[in-house]
Amino acid sequence: MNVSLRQLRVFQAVLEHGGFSRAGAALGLTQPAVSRAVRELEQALELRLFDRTTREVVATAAGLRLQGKLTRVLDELEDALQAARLEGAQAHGVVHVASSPTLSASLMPLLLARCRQHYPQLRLVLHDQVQRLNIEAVQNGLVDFGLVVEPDAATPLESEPLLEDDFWLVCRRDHALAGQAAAHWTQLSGQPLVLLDHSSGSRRLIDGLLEQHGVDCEVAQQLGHSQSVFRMVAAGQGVSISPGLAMPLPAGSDLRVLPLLPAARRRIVLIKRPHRSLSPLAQRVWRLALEMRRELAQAARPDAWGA
Amino acid sequence: MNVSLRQLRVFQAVLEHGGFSRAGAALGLTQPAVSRAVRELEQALELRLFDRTTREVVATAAGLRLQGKLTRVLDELEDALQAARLEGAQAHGVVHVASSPTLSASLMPLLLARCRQHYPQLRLVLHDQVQRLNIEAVQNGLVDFGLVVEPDAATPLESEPLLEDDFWLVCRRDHALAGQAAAHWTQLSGQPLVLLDHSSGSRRLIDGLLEQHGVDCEVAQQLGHSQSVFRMVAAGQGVSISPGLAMPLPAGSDLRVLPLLPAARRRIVLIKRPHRSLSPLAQRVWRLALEMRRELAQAARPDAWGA
DNA sequence: TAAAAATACTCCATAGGTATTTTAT
DNA sequence: ATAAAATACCTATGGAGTATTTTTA
Repeated sequence: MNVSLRQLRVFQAVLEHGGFSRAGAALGLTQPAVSRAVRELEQALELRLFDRTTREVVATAAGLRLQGKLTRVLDELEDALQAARLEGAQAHGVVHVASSPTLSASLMPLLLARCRQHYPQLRLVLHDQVQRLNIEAVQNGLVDFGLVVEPDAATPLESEPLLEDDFWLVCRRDHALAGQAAAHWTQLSGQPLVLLDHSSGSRRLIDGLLEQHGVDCEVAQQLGHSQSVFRMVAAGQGVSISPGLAMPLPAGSDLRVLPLLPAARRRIVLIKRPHRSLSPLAQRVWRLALEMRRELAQAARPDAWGA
Repeated sequence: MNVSLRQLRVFQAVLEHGGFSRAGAALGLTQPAVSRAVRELEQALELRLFDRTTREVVATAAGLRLQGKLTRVLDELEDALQAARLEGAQAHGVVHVASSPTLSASLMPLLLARCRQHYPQLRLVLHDQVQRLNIEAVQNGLVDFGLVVEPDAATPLESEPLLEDDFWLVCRRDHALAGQAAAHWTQLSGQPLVLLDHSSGSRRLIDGLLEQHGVDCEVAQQLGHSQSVFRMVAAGQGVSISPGLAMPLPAGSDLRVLPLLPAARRRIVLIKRPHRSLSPLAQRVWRLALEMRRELAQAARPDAWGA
């Protein structure tokens, strides 16, 4: 059964226009091309479809019967393909993005705003939850993609770096280190620390950095949210190490932020299921985020906005 | 929209078999061919249909949606084409044949019997009517084809000779000419004739022959049916000129049949609309009639069956 | 490391075009 | 005589094959 869509479309055009030359003109083909297509179709079906003289082309009974069924089916086929094609082009629908709390507060508002500008028809649903749940949501396909702290390399995910976010020292203005332009990691030894707990993706990195620099100190408090951490520091419970994106500090709190040396940072990445393509719509949002890289990086610079 | 059926079938096969190699095997294609077909389809739709690793091929959401619509539509298309194809091959249905009275009585029974043998599923409807109506029925497409005395060459019809049917002289056994082995046309001069009327296709020919041979005689009687003619001859109303196919003579009638010299004959032909194809079924009957030529010719030889 | 898809290339079949012939009105 | 389809022939594109490379579990 070697019938092609091309042949069927030619067949229809001949019926519609009542002639091979006219049908050809309508299709952008020459008369011999039409002639051949019809002949091939007739041979494939072992059935004469047209009775043709040089003056007129008349469909046979069989041709008319075929035409009846064909128009409907071919129209449906066109619709199905058109629907598929539009799916790739259309700009409305829903995209689900998982994002860690700090990022939901700092980066996502920027992305959402931009998204609204570019794709007003697109609804972006934010899944604001902790690192582990974000990763699971991505892996299970519950969300289109995630915006998280770079996970362990062993995690089966595909990730795309978005920006780097430095760690800063946060302390009270009356703290011993507050006067310095910058603080060295070793200077943290002996200082009571107030940190985010392990539900945060950064905590793992901070633990690693402290160990790496041989810092010997105790975690006096650990909390789920950065703002709580800052309050604790303001209340004199110790100093904190915080990524830039977790700022700004609570208004009116008497805290200082200083660079840590040597500089250390976490990577913020977009993640998605490995070897799974994003929906066309999700792709747009993903790309939009990447295009915003420079702009987003600004949000991670407390020194730039003078805190 | 340059999508081919081929590509869609490949797409379906990949979904069904869950792999390019397997799909290829099922379709009788190689893996690279499948790979290419899928890629082409994806490019045509500007849409990713499969997420593929070397270990597994998974349809994307868009792919699955397309699949849903496609299976139904493609099945319908196959059905439509299959129905068309079968139409050319199937052996049941109705064929309408117009036939002149003499032929309905002589040739058609033979054709009908043979038809029943070869195509028991086929119903052959006989339209037994006079020449003019037969021709009109064919021209108007009321019947598939006709079996008639060869009409005037100017008649817009396509005809195929089937057999030739000699004219014979029919007279009473006690008639002056009855003793001869054959009769010459000129010997008919002065004889009262009993002939078929002009509703018969042969009458025109007989008139022509009489004039051609300069026969000077009167038509004593003209009738619509051959059997009536023979009765008239038996009743002594005159002699008759009759084609072989109009025989046999009525049983028990004391008539003789002798050849006319020089031999004259009418041609029995199959006729159909010019430049119109026969339905596949009608074609079979038409061809069957042509295959029976020799056999049918026997029915036109009263000498052979010794009347 | 093995199994499967992607890629590179080569070849042939098919589709389309131009030029010409045939045919019906 | 004209208009349209059929035919012949040529070219270019595309589809399929083999061989090879890449990739992931």
